[in-house]
Amino acid sequence: MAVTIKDVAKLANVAPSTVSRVIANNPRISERTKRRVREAMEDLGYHPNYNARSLANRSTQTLGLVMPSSADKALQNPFFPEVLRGISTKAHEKEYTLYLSTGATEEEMLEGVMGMVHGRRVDGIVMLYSRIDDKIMAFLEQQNFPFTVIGKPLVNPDSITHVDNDNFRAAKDVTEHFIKKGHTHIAFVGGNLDLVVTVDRLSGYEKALHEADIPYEEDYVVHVEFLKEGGQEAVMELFSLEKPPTALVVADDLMALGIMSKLDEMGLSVPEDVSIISFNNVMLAEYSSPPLTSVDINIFQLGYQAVNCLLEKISDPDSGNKRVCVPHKVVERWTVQTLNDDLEGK
Amino acid sequence: MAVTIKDVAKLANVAPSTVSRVIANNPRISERTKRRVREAMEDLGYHPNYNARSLANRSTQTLGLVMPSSADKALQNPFFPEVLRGISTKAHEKEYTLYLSTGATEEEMLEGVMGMVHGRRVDGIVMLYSRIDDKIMAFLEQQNFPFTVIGKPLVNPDSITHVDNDNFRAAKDVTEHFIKKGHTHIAFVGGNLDLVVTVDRLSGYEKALHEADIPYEEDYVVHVEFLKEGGQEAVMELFSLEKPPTALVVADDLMALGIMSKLDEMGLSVPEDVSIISFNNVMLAEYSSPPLTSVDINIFQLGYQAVNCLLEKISDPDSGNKRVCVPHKVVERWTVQTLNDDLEGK
DNA sequence: TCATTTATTGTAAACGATTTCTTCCTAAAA
DNA sequence: TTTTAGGAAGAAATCGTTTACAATAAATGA
Repeated sequence: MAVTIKDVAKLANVAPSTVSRVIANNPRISERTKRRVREAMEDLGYHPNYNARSLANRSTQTLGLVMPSSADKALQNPFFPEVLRGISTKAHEKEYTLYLSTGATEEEMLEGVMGMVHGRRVDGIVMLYSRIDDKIMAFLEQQNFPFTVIGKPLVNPDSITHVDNDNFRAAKDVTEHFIKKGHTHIAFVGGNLDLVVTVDRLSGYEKALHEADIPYEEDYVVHVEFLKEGGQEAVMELFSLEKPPTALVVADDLMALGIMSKLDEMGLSVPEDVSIISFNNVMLAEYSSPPLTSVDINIFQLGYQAVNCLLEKISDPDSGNKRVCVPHKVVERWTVQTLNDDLEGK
Repeated sequence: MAVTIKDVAKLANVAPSTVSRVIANNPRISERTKRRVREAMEDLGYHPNYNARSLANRSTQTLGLVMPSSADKALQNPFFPEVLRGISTKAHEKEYTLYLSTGATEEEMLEGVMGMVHGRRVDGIVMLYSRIDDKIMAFLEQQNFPFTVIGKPLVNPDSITHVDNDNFRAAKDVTEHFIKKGHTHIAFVGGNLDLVVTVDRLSGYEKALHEADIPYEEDYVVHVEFLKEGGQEAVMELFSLEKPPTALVVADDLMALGIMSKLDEMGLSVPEDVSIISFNNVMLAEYSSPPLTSVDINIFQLGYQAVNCLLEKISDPDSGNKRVCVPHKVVERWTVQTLNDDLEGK
């Protein structure tokens, strides 16, 4: 079989425990012995067995990732690769590895997570989404297992460490941007309503309208899947209204792409006929035609910070719960039309 | 601490070994005892510890995934999410979980993989790419560790289980498609030349030209990064030629998008001025404007089959090496222009 | 010189399963 | 009645580490 610590010990003429200490670079071992042991390890091509280590240690140096239960769909959105990048970068910095949960339904996902937690397969978990009334989050909380959430937990957000954008603010900014440009018929195309991000953005949108004394129109708010097909449906609904909107706040770049392609089909052009600002600013936004004005929510940082918090939480489980807010920034491109002769107050 | 097999044993008044057998549903245990033990497990909320199990078993029920060393860049391409979906689906079917390697350079990646293998962290590995002269693949081969490759290994492909498209054929098809439409100035925009997929496609392209007696023009072949920026560079090079091409075989949808956006800037339109066929047929292809004619290489299947083969290999290490070929299909959209009055021979 | 540190290494018990032997019954065969 | 076979469960070794607790020898101090 593989070479073990005992083999090394034998060759170096020391006890196994000594070898273990050499690996940990324990200062209580003399330099001379260390050298001898290291040589033996080299000679035999020794590599520690992680399972044995984890077992003895009760720590795995791996982090679990929980995707939305419909990982298949989620993965089609460039958000996830990017957040994965952030996660992976930080994890690698600290020599943690990643463990991907799989499962098609929420039920299966939960089972998987219970496996991770009870089976001590991971030291902590990053939830890549925040959904209202989520069983997995409830489970983790109840188990008091270290975890962080990307997005804002709806219930008691103060008692759960999470990293998020100020989505309320962001949506408000965007809506105000439109208003400043003279738009008054502004629609909101949001994702699934049980994602917290959606409700946050919706409130921001409402607030901006309210402050500008623009009446809130039920018909101008539509919720669809976080995918491109969704965008298409949305367009159908909105542009069959008596008074279709001139501006769209869209929850996701991909959805915006879908919308634009549908708009194109209908003979409407962006931004002449309808202006669009979407969220996420994934690479596509830059290369669509016309390039999308989009809110950069710094997806990479979301992932990076989430791991950062999680590791803190793992090393000190009693540390308080944090809330990290990653700044956003709307990057202007070519999908917004000015309707008034806006003098740019500022 | 957590509840262990011993706790269960005590409560059920049996030996630990009996509990273990109940978990494995060993027929040598009577139904009555089984029931009793199961009840005890239920009562205590017992869950087996994976590390302990792995240690005793020498099997982990997890698969390692190796991304291209520049995972950050790779992840920006929709190819990976999609292949991940395929992998994740099959893995979940067979109750395997996934382990993601991290690392920025090839050196770091290799270290990570060595860790996985020597540390017995995974039962097998899926390589998500196939690069010429890849150290990681060499290592796995030399260690005789179960692994499968997505893409075709350049050296002794017969001795390495892999799943791939017939990229030669696909590129040839595409090029012939152009030729049939009357194009003779056909350029090839490929990815990094040390990816096997690139060389395969390039040969397909060459072959088609050759068979049609169209001279192969050095200047018409350009290699760039598998990303959008790459596409832009390519355009610059190609369209500053004396006789610019009228048709482009592009190795990747994302690159094609970049190319189109650049072309747009330069006042050239697709497909009127230049026709494009790209590879991968990711979702974007459908929603770009105009929608891209693209070769669907069935990315999901690539991942799914790769895991399939890997599991076979794991359960029977001496099973021969397989080559699975996933079929491709060009899906026609709106980026190809007919130049001749092609009577469509068929 | 003898007691007491101090520096270094060894012993053996965890960690939480699996698995190979045994052992103990009970019932059938002789 | 004795022997034997077989079914059911237990004992103990094992997987490869870590680590608490000695143990030893050299060094220090009085």
